[in-house]
Formats: sequence, structure tokens, C-alpha cells
Amino acid sequence: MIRTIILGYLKYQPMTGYDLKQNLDHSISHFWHAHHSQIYTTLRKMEEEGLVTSEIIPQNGSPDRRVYTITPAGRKEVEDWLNQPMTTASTIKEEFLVRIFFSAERDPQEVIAELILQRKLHEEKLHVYLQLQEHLQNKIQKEFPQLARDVTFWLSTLRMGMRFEKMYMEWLDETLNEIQRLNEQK
Amino acid sequence: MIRTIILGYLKYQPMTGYDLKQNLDHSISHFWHAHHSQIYTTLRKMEEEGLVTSEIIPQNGSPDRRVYTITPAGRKEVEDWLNQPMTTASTIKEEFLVRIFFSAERDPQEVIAELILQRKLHEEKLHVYLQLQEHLQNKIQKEFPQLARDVTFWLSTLRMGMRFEKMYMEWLDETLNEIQRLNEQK
DNA sequence: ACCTCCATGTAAACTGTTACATGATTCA
DNA sequence: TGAATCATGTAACAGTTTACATGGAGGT
Repeated sequence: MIRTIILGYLKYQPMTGYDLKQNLDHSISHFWHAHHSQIYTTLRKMEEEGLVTSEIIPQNGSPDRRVYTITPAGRKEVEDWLNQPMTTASTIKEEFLVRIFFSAERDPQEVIAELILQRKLHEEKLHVYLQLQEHLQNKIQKEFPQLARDVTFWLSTLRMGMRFEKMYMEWLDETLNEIQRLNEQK
Repeated sequence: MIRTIILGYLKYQPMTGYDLKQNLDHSISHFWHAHHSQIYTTLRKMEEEGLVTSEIIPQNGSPDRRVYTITPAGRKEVEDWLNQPMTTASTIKEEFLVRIFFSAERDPQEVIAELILQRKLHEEKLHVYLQLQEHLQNKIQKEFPQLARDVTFWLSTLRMGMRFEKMYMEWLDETLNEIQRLNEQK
């Protein structure tokens, strides 16, 4: 997956591993996170496979920048992937739900404290998404009108992020109430 | 993670790798999926580490069953994990959002078709959750009253699943409308 | 005759995370 | 003086997926 994401970005313009990491961290990382180590090694591997080429740009002081450019073969790989529709619903991996699943015997007060903490964390995420949305709408869309169509799609994924966080918070509230009720019954 | 999940299950009763797989497939797999190969190898590793013990139960015909039992050290591992509250919001990996993120240049009709297919798939998932909910409420909860408290927590995770699928469907509808609008403008 | 279920495993490949490692510049 | 940013990489490990492999029992 990270290969496709890198290629998808390089379709816009040549970039270094560092640039890619910066870009990811403010966009796709919200639904597909990657460490810089993975990005650098994947870029090297893709260069061997002829999907990207690289050129070293010397810097005054500090390490040289290695700028990667997508090749026609690289373009083909992303496009083939995009043209092959997804026929399954993606499976999620949600550690917090695993915890709740096995929490029946835990001290309810500790479970409640954990739910409250999660609520705070998800609220913060929602806040980040709201700011990103504003940034996309008020800066990117105006400064780069040629990206208008792309921004529409980026905003869609952001709206999913916001829906997700709101839904998560509602569920946390619901679960909190339920555990409190369970506690009072005894 | 799969280690903890296995231990969490073995706390209820001794089980074989096969049993674990069956159980997972109808519960936790909705938010943490595992293949049988991983379960079998993890069980072996955990036996070496003293977290579980195994006993072979011969079958008439067909392979023997290897039944795993949790040890005190195993119990401690799950409990320690549960007592250490989670202090981050889990990061999601949602392949479909990656696709949407990079879909600006795709043929809108194909994107729309893919959204419609996803909608169907998520509707089916919701349906499965509804059936599981009914099963938990009307069978398990009545046949095993000693599990009442556990069932409450299991139902909570199911409700998250249902909220998630509903939210996803709403987002798909929203996105579908938006792409259609985008298309008509041109 | 064929499919599904029961039941177990190994091996290889792929993917992802954590830790180690360096070093200049800029800002508080 | 110390932290953050720019900029790159390697190595070891952990976790996950895919493919290969076997074979009886019971139902259609």
C-alpha cells in the first residue's frame, strides 16, 4: 500500500523522502500512517524496480536532497491499481475495541477513566480535521485553483475522518453511560 | 495483539487453535482479523514462553486436537495489558480512503460504481452485525446467564460496528452525490 | 463424485515498527 | 544552551498474509 501512496504523490511532482513524509503527515496519515524509515527503504526498492528515478541535489551544509521522480512504469502501477475497483469492505483493526471486548472483569472506574481519556483524544482528532478542512478550503483551494478537483476528493476523505470521530465520541458517551448504569445496579 | 486476544479467549476456557479461529471469526475478527496460520504459530510460541500449556486429545479418525490452557503467567500478561490504559487514539488504515484520495483524475462513472459497490458491502456488514446482536441478546444471554456482564461488553463493541457501518454508508451517499454534482457542472 | 467441515501445521514473503546513527541550522 | 527543523539512512525485529500441504467424515 505504501508503494501506491508514494507513487500517487509523486504523480503530482518530484519529491524527496522527507517531503513525502511531511505531506503524508498532514493528509493520508490520518487513514494510513507510515514511518520515515519505511518511506526511504520503499523508495530505494522502487528505484531498483524502475518505478521511480532519483537525482541528488546538493545542499549548502546539511545532507543532500535525493529527489525522486515517477517513471512511466510507476504511473502505470498507480493507475492500474486505481482502475481495479475494490470489491471488499476494508477490515479495520481497532485495538481499543479489543480492550473493551475483554473488559468485563476490570474495575469499572478504570474502564470509565479510559473511556473519558479516549473521548478527549478523539475530540482532539476532530479538531485537527476541522482545521485541516479550513486550510484546504481557504488556502489550498484559492492558491492552487488547478487543484480544485483534487481538493474535492481530499475534502471527502477529511469528511469521513470527521464523521468517524463524531461517531466514535457518540459511542464512547453511550458506552460510558452503560457502564455507569451497570455499576449502579449492583 | 493477537497474543493478547488469544489469551483473553483462553481465560474463558481451554481451546484448540481451531476453536479460537471459529470464535474469533464470529466476534473480534470484525475489528481484529487473524488467519489460522498466525493463530497456530502464536500458540506454539506462547507455549515455549510458558503462557499456555497444551494437551493432545486423540480423535477417532481425523487429526488430534491440541487443546491449549492458559497458565498463571498467561493470565498475568492479559491482565497487565488491560490494566495499562491506552493513552493514544488508535490509527486507522482504510484502503478505500486512499483510493478516494487519489481518484480526482479517474473516470467519475467508475468511481461512482465503486462507491455503490462499497455501499452494498457495508450494508451487508451492518446486516451481519444486526444478526449477531440478536444472537447475543436472545441466545447467549439467556443460555449463559453467568456471562451477562461479558455480553454487555461484547454488545458494546457490536454497537460500535453498527455505528461504523451506518456512518460509512452515510458518507458513501454524501460522496456519491458530490461526485455526481461535480460531473454535472462540467 | 464433489463440496464442506473438521483439524493441523510449515515456509516464504511481505509489511510495518523501533531503535540506532549523524550533523548542520535556526529560533527562543 | 537546548530544542526543533531539515535531511538521510541502516538494522533488527515483530507482525501479518499467502501459499503449500494433508486427510478423514458426512452430506447432496
